[in-house]
Amino acid sequence: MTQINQKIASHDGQERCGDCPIRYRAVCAHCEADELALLEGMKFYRSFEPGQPIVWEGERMDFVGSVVTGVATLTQMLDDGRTQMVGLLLPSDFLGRPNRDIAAYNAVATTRVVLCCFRRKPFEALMCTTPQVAHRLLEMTLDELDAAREWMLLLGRKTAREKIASFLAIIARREAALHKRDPGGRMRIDLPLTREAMADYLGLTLETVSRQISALKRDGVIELVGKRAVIFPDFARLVGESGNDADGGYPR
Amino acid sequence: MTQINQKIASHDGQERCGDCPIRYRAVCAHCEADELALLEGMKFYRSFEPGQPIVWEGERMDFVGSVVTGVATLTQMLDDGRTQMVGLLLPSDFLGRPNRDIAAYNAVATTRVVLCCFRRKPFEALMCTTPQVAHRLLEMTLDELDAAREWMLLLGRKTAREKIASFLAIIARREAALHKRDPGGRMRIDLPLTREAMADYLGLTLETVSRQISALKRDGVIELVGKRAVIFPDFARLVGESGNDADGGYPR
DNA sequence: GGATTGCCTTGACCCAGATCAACCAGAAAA
DNA sequence: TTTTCTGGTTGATCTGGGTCAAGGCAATCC
Repeated sequence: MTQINQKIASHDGQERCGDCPIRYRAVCAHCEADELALLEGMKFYRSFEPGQPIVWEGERMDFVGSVVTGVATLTQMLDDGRTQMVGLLLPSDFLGRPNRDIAAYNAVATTRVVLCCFRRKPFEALMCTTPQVAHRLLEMTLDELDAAREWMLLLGRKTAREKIASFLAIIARREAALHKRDPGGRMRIDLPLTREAMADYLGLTLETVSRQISALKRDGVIELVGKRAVIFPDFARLVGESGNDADGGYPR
Repeated sequence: MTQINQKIASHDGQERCGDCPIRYRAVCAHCEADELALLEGMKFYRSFEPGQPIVWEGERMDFVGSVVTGVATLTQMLDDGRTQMVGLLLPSDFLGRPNRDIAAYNAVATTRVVLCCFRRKPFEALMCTTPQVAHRLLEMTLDELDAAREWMLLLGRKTAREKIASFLAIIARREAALHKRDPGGRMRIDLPLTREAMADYLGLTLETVSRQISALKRDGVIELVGKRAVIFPDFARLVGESGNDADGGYPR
Protein backbone atom coordinates (compact mmCIF):
# COMPACT_ATOMS: atom_id res chain seq x y z
CA MET A 1 0.00 0.00 0.00
CA THR A 2 2.60 2.50 1.04
CA GLN A 3 4.52 2.31 -2.22
CA ILE A 4 1.40 2.84 -4.24
CA ASN A 5 0.36 5.67 -1.99
CA GLN A 6 3.66 7.38 -2.46
CA LYS A 7 3.48 6.96 -6.19
CA ILE A 8 0.05 8.51 -6.25
CA ALA A 9 0.76 11.11 -3.62
CA SER A 10 3.46 12.59 -5.78
CA HIS A 11 0.77 13.72 -8.21
CA ASP A 12 -1.65 14.99 -5.62
CA GLY A 13 -2.85 18.52 -5.20
CA GLN A 14 -0.28 20.49 -7.07
CA GLU A 15 1.53 18.50 -9.73
CA ARG A 16 -0.27 17.97 -12.97
CA CYS A 17 1.35 15.77 -15.57
CA GLY A 18 -0.51 16.82 -18.71
CA ASP A 19 -3.47 18.74 -19.99
CA CYS A 20 -6.00 16.27 -18.60
CA PRO A 21 -6.79 16.60 -14.91
CA ILE A 22 -7.68 12.96 -14.70
CA ARG A 23 -3.99 12.33 -14.91
CA TYR A 24 -3.14 13.78 -11.59
CA ARG A 25 -6.21 14.01 -9.53
CA ALA A 26 -8.99 11.79 -10.72
CA VAL A 27 -7.12 8.72 -11.84
CA CYS A 28 -3.42 8.91 -12.35
CA ALA A 29 -1.67 6.20 -14.31
CA HIS A 30 1.43 8.23 -14.93
CA CYS A 31 3.69 5.64 -13.36
CA GLU A 32 2.54 2.86 -15.65
CA ALA A 33 3.53 3.56 -19.24
CA ASP A 34 1.11 0.98 -20.64
CA GLU A 35 -1.83 2.34 -18.72
CA LEU A 36 -0.96 5.86 -19.70
CA ALA A 37 -1.13 4.88 -23.35
CA LEU A 38 -4.43 3.16 -22.66
CA LEU A 39 -5.85 6.24 -20.96
CA GLU A 40 -4.62 8.41 -23.82
CA GLY A 41 -6.42 6.22 -26.33
CA MET A 42 -9.63 6.15 -24.29
CA LYS A 43 -10.22 9.73 -23.42
CA PHE A 44 -12.33 12.22 -25.33
CA TYR A 45 -13.66 15.67 -24.57
CA ARG A 46 -17.18 17.02 -24.38
CA SER A 47 -18.17 20.61 -23.78
CA PHE A 48 -21.41 22.15 -22.57
CA GLU A 49 -22.86 25.65 -22.68
CA PRO A 50 -24.08 27.51 -19.57
CA GLY A 51 -27.46 26.13 -18.50
CA GLN A 52 -27.14 23.03 -20.65
CA PRO A 53 -27.92 19.69 -18.97
CA ILE A 54 -25.13 17.11 -18.94
CA VAL A 55 -27.32 14.20 -17.87
CA TRP A 56 -30.82 13.95 -16.50
CA GLU A 57 -31.72 11.80 -13.52
CA GLY A 58 -32.80 8.35 -14.69
CA GLU A 59 -31.07 8.73 -18.05
CA ARG A 60 -28.57 6.24 -19.38
CA MET A 61 -24.98 7.49 -18.98
CA ASP A 62 -22.35 5.57 -20.88
CA PHE A 63 -19.33 7.57 -19.75
CA VAL A 64 -17.58 8.87 -16.67
CA GLY A 65 -15.34 11.91 -16.63
CA SER A 66 -13.79 14.74 -14.78
CA VAL A 67 -14.24 18.48 -15.08
CA VAL A 68 -11.42 20.25 -16.95
CA THR A 69 -12.82 23.79 -16.87
CA GLY A 70 -16.06 25.38 -15.70
CA VAL A 71 -18.59 24.58 -13.03
CA ALA A 72 -21.38 21.99 -13.02
CA THR A 73 -23.98 21.12 -10.39
CA LEU A 74 -25.72 17.95 -9.23
CA THR A 75 -29.31 18.45 -8.10
CA GLN A 76 -32.14 16.38 -6.71
CA MET A 77 -35.83 17.28 -6.78
CA LEU A 78 -38.99 16.37 -4.91
CA ASP A 79 -42.18 15.73 -6.90
CA ASP A 80 -43.53 19.22 -6.21
CA GLY A 81 -40.43 20.94 -7.56
CA ARG A 82 -38.50 21.65 -4.37
CA THR A 83 -34.85 21.44 -5.40
CA GLN A 84 -31.69 20.67 -3.48
CA MET A 85 -28.23 20.82 -4.94
CA VAL A 86 -26.17 17.87 -3.71
CA GLY A 87 -22.89 18.49 -5.46
CA LEU A 88 -20.85 21.30 -6.95
CA LEU A 89 -18.35 20.09 -9.55
CA LEU A 90 -15.30 22.30 -10.00
CA PRO A 91 -12.24 21.57 -12.15
CA SER A 92 -10.71 18.16 -11.31
CA ASP A 93 -13.95 16.81 -9.79
CA PHE A 94 -15.25 13.49 -10.99
CA LEU A 95 -18.65 12.87 -12.55
CA GLY A 96 -20.42 9.54 -12.84
CA ARG A 97 -20.36 6.31 -10.94
CA PRO A 98 -18.53 3.16 -11.99
CA ASN A 99 -20.83 0.13 -12.24
CA ARG A 100 -23.97 2.20 -12.55
CA ASP A 101 -25.19 3.32 -15.94
CA ILE A 102 -28.31 5.20 -14.82
CA ALA A 103 -27.63 8.73 -13.57
CA ALA A 104 -28.87 9.31 -10.02
CA TYR A 105 -28.92 13.11 -10.21
CA ASN A 106 -29.45 15.92 -12.67
CA ALA A 107 -26.10 17.29 -13.77
CA VAL A 108 -26.16 20.77 -15.31
CA ALA A 109 -23.41 23.07 -16.55
CA THR A 110 -23.65 26.49 -14.90
CA THR A 111 -20.77 28.00 -16.86
CA ARG A 112 -19.17 26.72 -20.03
CA VAL A 113 -17.88 23.27 -19.04
CA VAL A 114 -15.30 20.97 -20.62
CA LEU A 115 -15.36 17.36 -19.49
CA CYS A 116 -12.59 14.84 -20.02
CA CYS A 117 -14.55 11.64 -20.57
CA PHE A 118 -13.98 7.89 -20.69
CA ARG A 119 -16.42 5.32 -21.98
CA ARG A 120 -17.83 3.37 -19.08
CA LYS A 121 -16.91 -0.16 -20.13
CA PRO A 122 -13.20 0.28 -20.84
CA PHE A 123 -12.91 2.50 -17.78
CA GLU A 124 -14.38 -0.20 -15.56
CA ALA A 125 -12.03 -2.73 -17.11
CA LEU A 126 -9.13 -0.40 -16.41
CA MET A 127 -10.24 -0.10 -12.80
CA CYS A 128 -9.94 -3.87 -12.49
CA THR A 129 -6.52 -4.18 -14.05
CA THR A 130 -4.89 -1.17 -12.37
CA PRO A 131 -5.32 -1.03 -8.62
CA GLN A 132 -4.10 2.58 -8.52
CA VAL A 133 -7.16 3.68 -10.44
CA ALA A 134 -9.51 2.00 -7.98
CA HIS A 135 -7.55 3.31 -5.01
CA ARG A 136 -7.51 6.84 -6.30
CA LEU A 137 -11.21 6.71 -6.97
CA LEU A 138 -11.83 5.40 -3.46
CA GLU A 139 -9.80 8.27 -1.99
CA MET A 140 -11.78 10.78 -4.03
CA THR A 141 -15.10 9.25 -3.08
CA LEU A 142 -14.18 9.31 0.61
CA ASP A 143 -13.26 12.99 0.25
CA GLU A 144 -16.60 13.66 -1.38
CA LEU A 145 -18.34 11.84 1.44
CA ASP A 146 -16.55 14.04 3.97
CA ALA A 147 -17.62 17.12 2.03
CA ALA A 148 -21.21 15.84 1.90
CA ARG A 149 -21.20 15.37 5.67
CA GLU A 150 -19.81 18.84 6.21
CA TRP A 151 -22.68 20.03 4.05
CA MET A 152 -25.18 18.12 6.17
CA LEU A 153 -23.98 20.09 9.19
CA LEU A 154 -24.47 23.30 7.24
CA LEU A 155 -27.95 22.38 5.99
CA GLY A 156 -29.16 21.08 9.33
CA ARG A 157 -27.73 23.53 11.82
CA LYS A 158 -26.35 26.75 10.38
CA THR A 159 -28.16 30.08 10.12
CA ALA A 160 -28.71 31.74 6.74
CA ARG A 161 -25.85 34.16 7.38
CA GLU A 162 -23.48 31.33 8.33
CA LYS A 163 -24.55 29.36 5.27
CA ILE A 164 -23.68 32.22 2.94
CA ALA A 165 -20.34 32.85 4.66
CA SER A 166 -19.50 29.11 4.52
CA PHE A 167 -20.33 28.98 0.83
CA LEU A 168 -18.18 31.99 0.01
CA ALA A 169 -15.32 30.52 2.06
CA ILE A 170 -15.53 27.21 0.21
CA ILE A 171 -15.46 28.85 -3.20
CA ALA A 172 -12.56 31.05 -2.11
CA ARG A 173 -10.56 28.05 -0.80
CA ARG A 174 -11.05 26.05 -3.97
CA GLU A 175 -10.24 29.04 -6.15
CA ALA A 176 -7.07 29.65 -4.13
CA ALA A 177 -6.08 25.98 -4.38
CA LEU A 178 -6.54 26.11 -8.14
CA HIS A 179 -4.08 28.98 -8.37
CA LYS A 180 -1.72 27.40 -5.83
CA ARG A 181 -2.15 30.19 -3.31
CA ASP A 182 -3.15 30.10 0.32
CA PRO A 183 -6.46 31.74 1.09
CA GLY A 184 -6.01 34.69 3.43
CA GLY A 185 -5.95 38.46 3.83
CA ARG A 186 -7.67 40.38 1.03
CA MET A 187 -8.91 38.28 -1.87
CA ARG A 188 -11.39 38.34 -4.71
CA ILE A 189 -13.55 35.65 -6.25
CA ASP A 190 -16.16 35.35 -8.99
CA LEU A 191 -19.35 33.56 -8.01
CA PRO A 192 -20.01 30.68 -10.39
CA LEU A 193 -23.70 30.47 -9.45
CA THR A 194 -26.82 32.63 -9.68
CA ARG A 195 -28.58 33.61 -6.45
CA GLU A 196 -31.17 30.95 -7.18
CA ALA A 197 -28.56 28.20 -7.58
CA MET A 198 -26.88 29.31 -4.36
CA ALA A 199 -30.26 29.08 -2.65
CA ASP A 200 -30.70 25.54 -3.96
CA TYR A 201 -27.27 24.65 -2.67
CA LEU A 202 -27.81 26.19 0.77
CA GLY A 203 -31.38 25.12 1.42
CA LEU A 204 -32.64 28.72 1.32
CA THR A 205 -34.74 30.91 -0.99
CA LEU A 206 -33.14 33.27 -3.44
CA GLU A 207 -34.57 36.27 -1.54
CA THR A 208 -32.84 35.18 1.65
CA VAL A 209 -29.57 34.69 -0.21
CA SER A 210 -29.82 38.18 -1.64
CA ARG A 211 -30.70 39.71 1.74
CA GLN A 212 -27.84 37.98 3.56
CA ILE A 213 -25.32 39.00 0.91
CA SER A 214 -26.53 42.58 1.30
CA ALA A 215 -26.20 42.26 5.08
CA LEU A 216 -22.62 40.94 4.86
CA LYS A 217 -21.83 43.85 2.55
CA ARG A 218 -23.45 46.37 4.91
CA ASP A 219 -21.39 44.91 7.78
CA GLY A 220 -18.13 45.21 5.83
CA VAL A 221 -17.45 41.48 5.66
CA ILE A 222 -17.56 41.55 1.86
CA GLU A 223 -17.50 44.07 -0.98
CA LEU A 224 -19.35 43.58 -4.26
CA VAL A 225 -18.09 44.36 -7.76
CA GLY A 226 -21.16 44.09 -9.93
CA LYS A 227 -23.37 41.16 -8.92
CA ARG A 228 -20.99 38.29 -9.34
CA ALA A 229 -17.56 39.37 -8.09
CA VAL A 230 -16.92 39.43 -4.35
CA ILE A 231 -13.97 40.89 -2.44
CA PHE A 232 -13.12 39.85 1.11
CA PRO A 233 -11.21 42.65 2.83
CA ASP A 234 -10.24 40.11 5.49
CA PHE A 235 -10.65 36.42 4.78
CA ALA A 236 -10.33 35.50 8.47
CA ARG A 237 -13.33 37.71 9.24
CA LEU A 238 -15.37 35.79 6.68
CA VAL A 239 -14.34 32.47 8.19
CA GLY A 240 -15.37 33.81 11.61
CA GLU A 241 -18.85 34.40 10.22
CA SER A 242 -19.11 30.88 8.82
CA GLY A 243 -19.57 29.04 12.10
CA ASN A 244 -16.57 26.81 11.43
CA ASP A 245 -13.28 26.76 13.29
CA ALA A 246 -10.40 28.48 11.54
CA ASP A 247 -9.24 25.51 9.47
CA GLY A 248 -12.65 25.32 7.91
CA GLY A 249 -12.82 21.60 8.30
CA TYR A 250 -13.22 21.19 4.59
CA PRO A 251 -10.79 18.48 3.64
CA ARG A 252 -10.57 19.27 -0.05
CA MET B 1 -14.28 -6.69 -13.92
CA THR B 2 -17.37 -8.70 -14.67
CA GLN B 3 -16.01 -11.90 -13.16
CA ILE B 4 -15.08 -10.16 -9.97
CA ASN B 5 -18.42 -8.42 -9.84
CA GLN B 6 -20.24 -11.69 -10.22
CA LYS B 7 -18.15 -13.31 -7.53
CA ILE B 8 -18.92 -10.49 -5.16
CA ALA B 9 -22.51 -10.07 -6.22
CA SER B 10 -23.29 -13.60 -5.12
CA HIS B 11 -22.78 -12.51 -1.53
CA ASP B 12 -24.61 -9.25 -1.76
CA GLY B 13 -27.66 -8.28 0.16
CA GLN B 14 -28.96 -11.56 1.47
CA GLU B 15 -26.32 -14.25 1.58
CA ARG B 16 -24.00 -14.18 4.52
CA CYS B 17 -21.14 -16.63 4.59
CA GLY B 18 -20.26 -16.63 8.30
CA ASP B 19 -20.87 -14.92 11.59
CA CYS B 20 -18.99 -11.78 10.58
CA PRO B 21 -20.88 -9.38 8.38
CA ILE B 22 -17.68 -8.12 6.88
CA ARG B 23 -17.61 -11.37 5.01
CA TYR B 24 -20.54 -10.60 2.82
CA ARG B 25 -21.17 -6.94 2.88
CA ALA B 26 -18.16 -4.99 3.92
CA VAL B 27 -15.31 -6.95 2.43
CA CYS B 28 -15.93 -10.41 1.16
CA ALA B 29 -12.99 -12.67 0.51
CA HIS B 30 -15.02 -15.88 0.50
CA CYS B 31 -13.85 -16.81 -2.95
CA GLU B 32 -10.18 -16.67 -2.06
CA ALA B 33 -9.25 -19.29 0.50
CA ASP B 34 -5.97 -17.58 1.36
CA GLU B 35 -7.55 -14.21 1.95
CA LEU B 36 -10.29 -15.75 4.00
CA ALA B 37 -7.69 -17.26 6.30
CA LEU B 38 -5.95 -13.91 6.45
CA LEU B 39 -9.17 -12.11 7.37
CA GLU B 40 -9.91 -14.76 9.99
CA GLY B 41 -6.54 -14.23 11.60
CA MET B 42 -6.87 -10.46 11.57
CA LYS B 43 -10.29 -9.84 12.94
CA PHE B 44 -11.23 -9.19 16.55
CA TYR B 45 -14.38 -8.01 18.28
CA ARG B 46 -15.06 -4.98 20.45
CA SER B 47 -18.31 -4.18 22.21
CA PHE B 48 -19.69 -0.93 23.57
CA GLU B 49 -22.44 -0.08 26.03
CA PRO B 50 -25.31 2.31 25.20
CA GLY B 51 -24.10 5.89 25.32
CA GLN B 52 -20.45 4.89 25.25
CA PRO B 53 -18.21 6.72 22.76
CA ILE B 54 -16.43 4.56 20.18
CA VAL B 55 -14.04 7.28 19.01
CA TRP B 56 -13.92 10.99 19.49
CA GLU B 57 -13.30 13.44 16.66
CA GLY B 58 -9.58 14.15 16.38
CA GLU B 59 -8.63 10.99 18.25
CA ARG B 60 -6.23 8.43 16.86
CA MET B 61 -8.07 5.40 15.49
CA ASP B 62 -5.93 2.36 14.73
CA PHE B 63 -8.68 0.09 13.47
CA VAL B 64 -11.52 -0.09 10.98
CA GLY B 65 -14.52 -2.32 11.38
CA SER B 66 -18.12 -3.08 10.66
CA VAL B 67 -21.15 -3.20 12.91
CA VAL B 68 -22.25 -6.73 13.83
CA THR B 69 -25.14 -5.83 16.14
CA GLY B 70 -26.55 -2.61 17.56
CA VAL B 71 -26.70 0.98 16.36
CA ALA B 72 -24.02 3.66 16.42
CA THR B 73 -24.09 7.27 15.27
CA LEU B 74 -21.60 9.68 13.67
CA THR B 75 -22.01 13.29 14.75
CA GLN B 76 -20.42 16.65 14.04
CA MET B 77 -20.61 19.73 16.23
CA LEU B 78 -20.22 23.47 15.89
CA ASP B 79 -18.25 25.36 18.55
CA ASP B 80 -21.39 26.51 20.34
CA GLY B 81 -22.74 22.99 20.73
CA ARG B 82 -25.13 22.76 17.81
CA THR B 83 -25.02 19.11 16.78
CA GLN B 84 -25.73 17.37 13.50
CA MET B 85 -25.71 13.61 13.04
CA VAL B 86 -24.04 12.73 9.75
CA GLY B 87 -24.26 8.97 9.83
CA LEU B 88 -26.34 6.19 11.33
CA LEU B 89 -24.47 2.89 11.52
CA LEU B 90 -26.67 -0.22 11.49
CA PRO B 91 -25.53 -3.85 11.29
CA SER B 92 -23.21 -4.42 8.30
CA ASP B 93 -22.23 -0.75 8.04
CA PHE B 94 -18.56 0.14 7.93
CA LEU B 95 -16.76 2.42 10.39
CA GLY B 96 -13.45 4.17 9.80
CA ARG B 97 -11.54 5.36 6.79
CA PRO B 98 -8.61 3.56 5.20
CA ASN B 99 -5.48 5.74 5.00
CA ARG B 100 -6.64 8.12 7.71
CA ASP B 101 -5.84 7.44 11.32
CA ILE B 102 -7.51 10.50 12.85
CA ALA B 103 -11.25 10.17 13.33
CA ALA B 104 -13.21 12.90 11.55
CA TYR B 105 -16.44 12.47 13.56
CA ASN B 106 -17.63 11.48 16.99
CA ALA B 107 -18.84 7.89 16.90
CA VAL B 108 -21.14 6.85 19.75
CA ALA B 109 -22.98 3.62 20.51
CA THR B 110 -26.70 4.28 21.05
CA THR B 111 -27.54 0.67 21.88
CA ARG B 112 -25.20 -2.14 22.87
CA VAL B 113 -22.87 -2.42 19.86
CA VAL B 114 -20.55 -5.19 18.71
CA LEU B 115 -17.94 -4.24 16.14
CA CYS B 116 -15.95 -6.66 14.02
CA CYS B 117 -12.58 -4.90 13.81
CA PHE B 118 -9.37 -5.08 11.81
CA ARG B 119 -6.15 -3.30 12.65
CA ARG B 120 -5.60 -0.49 10.21
CA LYS B 121 -2.18 -1.44 8.86
CA PRO B 122 -2.83 -5.05 7.88
CA PHE B 123 -6.24 -4.06 6.53
CA GLU B 124 -4.67 -1.44 4.27
CA ALA B 125 -2.12 -3.98 3.11
CA LEU B 126 -4.93 -6.41 2.36
CA MET B 127 -6.70 -3.73 0.34
CA CYS B 128 -3.61 -3.46 -1.82
CA THR B 129 -3.15 -7.15 -2.41
CA THR B 130 -6.80 -8.07 -2.98
CA PRO B 131 -8.61 -5.90 -5.49
CA GLN B 132 -12.00 -7.27 -4.38
CA VAL B 133 -11.58 -5.62 -1.00
CA ALA B 134 -10.87 -2.25 -2.55
CA HIS B 135 -13.70 -2.64 -5.04
CA ARG B 136 -16.19 -3.65 -2.40
CA LEU B 137 -15.17 -0.74 -0.22
CA LEU B 138 -15.57 1.62 -3.17
CA GLU B 139 -19.06 0.27 -3.82
CA MET B 140 -19.98 0.76 -0.16
CA THR B 141 -18.57 4.27 -0.06
CA LEU B 142 -20.50 5.23 -3.18
CA ASP B 143 -23.68 3.88 -1.57
CA GLU B 144 -22.97 5.94 1.52
CA LEU B 145 -22.42 9.00 -0.64
CA ASP B 146 -25.80 8.43 -2.29
CA ALA B 147 -27.41 8.11 1.13
CA ALA B 148 -25.68 11.30 2.30
CA ARG B 149 -27.03 13.15 -0.73
CA GLU B 150 -30.52 11.84 -0.13
CA TRP B 151 -30.10 13.18 3.39
CA MET B 152 -29.03 16.58 2.07
CA LEU B 153 -32.35 16.77 0.20
CA LEU B 154 -34.15 15.94 3.43
CA LEU B 155 -32.23 18.48 5.53
CA GLY B 156 -32.47 21.26 2.99
CA ARG B 157 -35.99 20.94 1.66
CA LYS B 158 -38.36 18.73 3.63
CA THR B 159 -40.86 19.82 6.29
CA ALA B 160 -40.65 18.50 9.85
CA ARG B 161 -43.48 16.04 9.19
CA GLU B 162 -41.82 14.74 6.02
CA LYS B 163 -38.51 14.41 7.83
CA ILE B 164 -40.03 12.23 10.54
CA ALA B 165 -41.89 10.08 8.01
CA SER B 166 -38.70 9.69 5.93
CA PHE B 167 -36.72 8.67 8.99
CA LEU B 168 -39.29 6.07 10.04
CA ALA B 169 -39.40 4.70 6.49
CA ILE B 170 -35.63 4.35 6.36
CA ILE B 171 -35.48 2.49 9.65
CA ALA B 172 -38.34 0.25 8.52
CA ARG B 173 -36.65 -0.54 5.20
CA ARG B 174 -33.34 -1.43 6.81
CA GLU B 175 -35.07 -3.50 9.49
CA ALA B 176 -37.01 -5.36 6.81
CA ALA B 177 -33.86 -5.97 4.76
CA LEU B 178 -32.15 -7.37 7.85
CA HIS B 179 -34.94 -9.93 8.27
CA LYS B 180 -35.12 -10.62 4.54
CA ARG B 181 -38.64 -9.31 4.20
CA ASP B 182 -40.08 -6.69 1.91
CA PRO B 183 -41.37 -3.60 3.66
CA GLY B 184 -45.10 -3.20 3.12
CA GLY B 185 -48.57 -3.46 4.61
CA ARG B 186 -48.66 -3.51 8.41
CA MET B 187 -45.28 -3.59 10.12
CA ARG B 188 -43.64 -2.80 13.43
CA ILE B 189 -40.24 -1.36 14.28
CA ASP B 190 -38.32 -0.35 17.39
CA LEU B 191 -36.75 3.09 17.30
CA PRO B 192 -33.02 2.83 17.98
CA LEU B 193 -32.71 6.52 18.91
CA THR B 194 -34.01 8.89 21.57
CA ARG B 195 -36.11 11.87 20.46
CA GLU B 196 -33.07 14.05 20.95
CA ALA B 197 -30.87 11.87 18.71
CA MET B 198 -33.61 11.84 16.07
CA ALA B 199 -33.69 15.63 16.26
CA ASP B 200 -29.92 15.76 15.74
CA TYR B 201 -30.28 13.48 12.75
CA LEU B 202 -33.14 15.44 11.18
CA GLY B 203 -31.94 18.98 11.87
CA LEU B 204 -34.86 19.67 14.25
CA THR B 205 -35.38 20.16 17.98
CA LEU B 206 -36.53 17.31 20.18
CA GLU B 207 -39.81 19.12 20.89
CA THR B 208 -40.64 19.29 17.19
CA VAL B 209 -39.81 15.59 16.80
CA SER B 210 -42.14 14.75 19.67
CA ARG B 211 -44.94 16.94 18.31
CA GLN B 212 -44.72 15.52 14.80
CA ILE B 213 -44.73 11.96 16.08
CA SER B 214 -47.85 12.82 18.07
CA ALA B 215 -49.39 14.37 14.96
CA LEU B 216 -48.69 11.29 12.82
CA LYS B 217 -50.26 9.17 15.57
CA ARG B 218 -53.32 11.42 15.77
CA ASP B 219 -53.71 11.18 11.98
CA GLY B 220 -53.53 7.38 12.06
CA VAL B 221 -50.31 7.11 10.06
CA ILE B 222 -48.57 5.38 12.97
CA GLU B 223 -49.44 3.70 16.28
CA LEU B 224 -47.20 3.81 19.33
CA VAL B 225 -46.43 0.94 21.72
CA GLY B 226 -44.71 2.60 24.63
CA LYS B 227 -42.30 5.32 23.52
CA ARG B 228 -39.97 3.36 21.32
CA ALA B 229 -42.02 0.86 19.31
CA VAL B 230 -43.92 2.09 16.25
CA ILE B 231 -46.52 0.27 14.16
CA PHE B 232 -47.40 1.33 10.62
CA PRO B 233 -50.95 0.19 9.80
CA ASP B 234 -50.13 0.89 6.15
CA PHE B 235 -46.52 1.31 5.10
CA ALA B 236 -47.47 2.90 1.77
CA ARG B 237 -49.32 5.64 3.66
CA LEU B 238 -46.15 6.41 5.60
CA VAL B 239 -44.12 6.60 2.40
CA GLY B 240 -46.72 8.96 0.99
CA GLU B 241 -46.07 11.28 3.94
CA SER B 242 -42.30 11.22 3.39
CA GLY B 243 -42.19 13.38 0.29
CA ASN B 244 -40.39 10.69 -1.70
CA ASP B 245 -41.71 8.69 -4.63
CA ALA B 246 -42.83 5.17 -3.85
CA ASP B 247 -39.47 3.47 -4.24
CA GLY B 248 -38.05 5.78 -1.62
CA GLY B 249 -34.99 6.52 -3.64
CA TYR B 250 -32.84 5.10 -0.89
CA PRO B 251 -30.39 2.82 -2.64
CA ARG B 252 -29.46 0.74 0.39
C1' DG C 1 -34.43 54.31 -29.18
C1' DG C 2 -37.72 51.54 -26.73
C1' DA C 3 -39.08 46.92 -25.37
C1' DT C 4 -38.13 42.52 -23.63
C1' DT C 5 -35.73 39.33 -20.73
C1' DG C 6 -32.89 37.55 -17.04
C1' DC C 7 -31.15 38.31 -12.75
C1' DC C 8 -31.13 40.74 -8.57
C1' DT C 9 -32.85 43.68 -4.59
C1' DT C 10 -36.01 45.31 -1.22
C1' DG C 11 -40.29 45.74 1.43
C1' DA C 12 -44.42 43.91 3.99
C1' DC C 13 -46.34 40.22 6.02
C1' DC C 14 -46.81 35.44 7.70
C1' DC C 15 -45.97 30.91 9.57
C1' DA C 16 -43.29 26.57 10.65
C1' DG C 17 -40.50 25.44 13.80
C1' DA C 18 -37.51 27.22 17.73
C1' DT C 19 -37.50 28.53 22.51
C1' DC C 20 -38.92 28.55 27.19
C1' DA C 21 -41.35 26.29 30.63
C1' DA C 22 -44.28 23.12 32.99
C1' DC C 23 -45.47 18.61 33.64
C1' DC C 24 -45.70 13.34 33.11
C1' DA C 25 -44.34 8.31 33.42
C1' DG C 26 -41.49 4.64 34.26
C1' DA C 27 -37.18 2.83 36.19
C1' DA C 28 -33.75 2.79 39.48
C1' DA C 29 -32.01 4.22 43.84
C1' DA C 30 -32.60 5.11 48.71
C1' DT D 1 -42.55 4.02 50.14
C1' DT D 2 -40.82 7.96 48.60
C1' DT D 3 -37.10 10.22 45.84
C1' DT D 4 -34.59 11.04 41.95
C1' DC D 5 -33.47 10.71 37.24
C1' DT D 6 -34.05 10.17 32.42
C1' DG D 7 -36.67 10.63 28.50
C1' DG D 8 -40.94 12.21 26.63
C1' DT D 9 -45.10 15.32 26.00
C1' DT D 10 -47.57 19.54 25.65
C1' DG D 11 -48.59 24.53 25.93
C1' DA D 12 -47.46 29.55 25.14
C1' DT D 13 -44.84 32.61 22.81
C1' DC D 14 -41.30 34.30 19.65
C1' DT D 15 -38.63 34.75 15.40
C1' DG D 16 -35.76 33.52 11.27
C1' DG D 17 -36.58 32.79 7.08
C1' DG D 18 -40.40 31.88 3.68
C1' DT D 19 -43.89 34.05 0.63
C1' DC D 20 -45.82 37.48 -2.16
C1' DA D 21 -45.24 41.58 -4.59
C1' DA D 22 -43.08 45.60 -6.51
C1' DG D 23 -39.32 47.56 -8.60
C1' DG D 24 -34.18 48.09 -10.50
C1' DC D 25 -30.42 47.37 -13.72
C1' DA D 26 -27.89 45.51 -17.70
C1' DA D 27 -27.70 43.09 -21.78
C1' DT D 28 -29.87 41.79 -25.93
C1' DC D 29 -33.30 42.27 -29.57
C1' DC D 30 -36.24 44.44 -32.59
